[in-house]
Order: sequence, then structure tokens, then C-alpha cells
Amino acid sequence: MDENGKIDTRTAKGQATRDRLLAEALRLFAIKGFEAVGTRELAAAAGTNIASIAFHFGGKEGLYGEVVRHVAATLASLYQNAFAAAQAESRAKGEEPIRRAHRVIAKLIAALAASNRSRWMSLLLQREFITPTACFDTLYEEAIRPCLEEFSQLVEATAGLAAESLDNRVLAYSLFTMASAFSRNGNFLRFTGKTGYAPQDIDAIGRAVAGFIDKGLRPSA
Amino acid sequence: MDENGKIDTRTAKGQATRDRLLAEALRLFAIKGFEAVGTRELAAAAGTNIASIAFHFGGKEGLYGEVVRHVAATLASLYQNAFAAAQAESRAKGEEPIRRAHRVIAKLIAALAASNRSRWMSLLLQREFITPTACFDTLYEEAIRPCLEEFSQLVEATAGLAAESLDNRVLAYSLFTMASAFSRNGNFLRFTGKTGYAPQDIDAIGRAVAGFIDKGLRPSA
DNA sequence: GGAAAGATGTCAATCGATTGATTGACATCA
DNA sequence: TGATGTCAATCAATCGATTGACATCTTTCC
Repeated sequence: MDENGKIDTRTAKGQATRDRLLAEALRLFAIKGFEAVGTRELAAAAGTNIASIAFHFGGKEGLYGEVVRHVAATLASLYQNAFAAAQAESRAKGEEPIRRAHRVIAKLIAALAASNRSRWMSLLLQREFITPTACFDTLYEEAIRPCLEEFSQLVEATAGLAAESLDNRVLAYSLFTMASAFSRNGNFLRFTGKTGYAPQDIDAIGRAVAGFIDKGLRPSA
Repeated sequence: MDENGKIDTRTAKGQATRDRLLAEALRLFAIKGFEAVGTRELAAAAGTNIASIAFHFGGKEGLYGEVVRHVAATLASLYQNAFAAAQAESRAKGEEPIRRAHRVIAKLIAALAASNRSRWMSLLLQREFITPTACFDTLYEEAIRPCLEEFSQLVEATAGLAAESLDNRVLAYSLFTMASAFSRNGNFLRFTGKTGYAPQDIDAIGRAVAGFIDKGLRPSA
């Protein structure tokens, strides 16, 4: 689509190559990290030539930047949807706020483990947490911070801790961490001895974590 | 020290170079990752020549292997000490098992945030979680699994969930995740707006998380 | 006691391989 | 005919590894 909003059919093939590059770059960058992925590997995975990377994205860094922008936007809406849906369901059923936390955590865990794409996005995010690149600010301000602030509000509403307090932030950050932990590949599976997640496993994990925090967030008597 | 237990004073200088390489390699590999660190950078940081890496460790991979072995051994004893100390203190005071979980978490968070070295080790471990190398098995079997199993026992003793059950493993894994989350640099600090951890912050984080899981692990009425 | 021989460790220089980026020819379609 | 993409070929730069000279220290031997 050009600057006038018209679709240029000439670019259909180019757009397809661009999309394949983005999809494969997300997968490879998430699994191996920015430095460990070569341009030749990216091009081969996308079924094109290395020159395409420079043509469509200006180079390897430009491609990574586009991937991060896509991840930030997708995760931001994924988080937002989870909180909004939980709020709507909880309000419709007249539940107390603590049930909303229950719902949010279960939704996030399920959403992040649902598809390979979302798992890769979560993995890329974890990677940026550990090795921030120039793109980290985008990811943090656009996706992570809003999610943390939502958790912070949730902790305030349930545990009665002021949103700006350290105690509140510790719990909010812990919830975010727990929601992300199970989407990472391999490690929890190895601990359980399983070889993969079945749909009922995802449900069970969501319920277990939700039950855990449901009790953990209740204000002390 | 040779095979007879005698200290060879000739190797004192060589040993010092070896130690500096190991220390700097831990720091750099933890911060930037295996692929992103060059042999020239490693040698310069340790104040020696790149040939030293091949001489002492057989190459970059050999050096990384030694670093991982050191991290595995150190973290294993760090974990073990935390559980043992918590058990001893808890038994001496005649506390219920759930207080032991309280103590373990607080000790682990404090220990992992105590020094740069322990933070780097924790960071390297997180990195291996995301991008397992050939050394991951060492790290997992020697340090991570024993710690997870301890948590599993703790969850069984407190929440009454069988150690092999999925619910138990989910909670045990969550506890491990939470204990590690705050030792990672930068991200939680950014969320709180702080610029660094003060000793009282570490205490406060440990107490907050411990209080959270203290309630979360109690069996439902 | 002291020089030769051997082991240990460091160094600058260099190796082939691989990296990301670039080029100019060529294909496709408006 | 010009714009959009793709391709094989090639670029300089950097990678990890290696080499052989050299310094240092220990052991051996007379």
C-alpha cells in the first residue's frame, strides 16, 4: 500500500517475500538470537536471496527492528485483550476483583502457549529482557510497561497495596514473570518429563498458577 | 597443583591469567552471550593475548565450558545452602513448613542479588534457559534440577500436592522463576523507577515475594 | 655452583573461513 | 520505458584458531 492508500499489485510478489522474511526472522531471531543468525540463513529460510534483506529492510538490523515492532504491537494487543476480556467477564458475573486476576493469568498463559508464533514472540521478549538491543525501548514502552501497569492496578485492587509502592511492583512483576515462564520452550517440559503441551495441560497450568496467586493476593486478615 | 598434590610455583602466573580469563568470560558471556563475545575482547578484558585462550582452555568453546562448569557448581552449592539453612532455622524455631518456603525464597533472592558475580551467574543461567548450548545438561542436572526438586518437596510439604503432580511442578517451577526474576539486571529496576538495589530493597523484595507465596501455598480450606 | 636442557606461558603476526553489505545484470509487470 | 524485485558474484571486515619466536622459571647434569 503506497502513501495514498492504494494497493499496488506490482508489489504482490515483493510483499510476499517481505512477509516470509519477517516470519522466518521472528522464528530464527527468537530461537538463536540476533548475532547467531546469519543473513544467508535468513534468506534461505525465507526462500529468497540475501540481497532481499537489504532491499526490503535496509539490512539485518532493519529486519530485526521490523520484527521487534511487529512483536511489540502484537503482544501489546494480546495483553490488552486479555485484561479487557477478563474485566468484562468478571464484571458480567459480578465477581470480586481477585477473580479477575485469576482470569487474566489463565488467559495470558493460554494465549502465549497457544501457537508457535506467540511462543516465539514471548521468547524474543525474554531475550530482549536479558540482552537489550537498541529496540528494547520500543518493546518495553509499547508492550511491557502497559502490561506491568495493568498488573499493578490489579494488585492494588486485590491485595490493597498502593500502585507506586515497592511491594506492589514486586508482586506485579512476579505475576508478569509467571505468566511468561511457561511459554518458554523446553525447560518446564523437561522438569515435568513431558514431551509437549496438550491443550488440557495449558488449562491445568493456568488453573494452578491462577489458584496460587488467587490466594497469594488476598489481603492478610 | 600436579597429580602428586604439589603446588608448582612455575604455574603461578599462568594460573592468574587463567583465573582472570574465567572471571572476565563469566561477565562477558553473561552480559552479551556466547556468540556476541569475541576472543579478542575476552583477551583484552583479561589483560592477555588471544593465544592464551587456546592455551589454557583449548579455544573459545572450552573456555565457555569451564565457565558453565564453575557456574553450575557455584549455583548448586548456593541453592543447597539456602535450603539447608532455611531448614535448620525453621526447625530450630519450631516453625510450620510453610515458613521454610518463606525463608528459602528470601535467602535465594538475597543471595542472587548480593554480588555482581552471582548476578552474572544467574544471568548466564537464564540465557542457557532460552538458548541451550551443549553445556546446558551440566547446568540443568547439577544445579537446576536439584533446586527444582527441593522446591517440589517444599510445595508438597506446604500445599499438600504430590511431588509428581502437574500442579506441584507448576508451583515449584513458578517459585524458581520468581526467585530468579529479580537478579536479572535492569528490568525490574526500570519498572520501579529506581537506579539500583539498596540492601533494604533486597530485603523488601524478599519479604514481599515470601509473603505472597506464603499465602499462595497454604492449602485451601 | 652454574650452565645446559626442558617445561610453561605470552606475544605479534598470520591463517582460512565466514560475516553483512553491495554491485550490476536480469526478470517481471504497469 | 520505467519501476519493482530477484539473483549470482564479489566486497572489505571480522571471526576463531594457529604459528613460531621469545621470555621466564625449573630441573638436570657436570
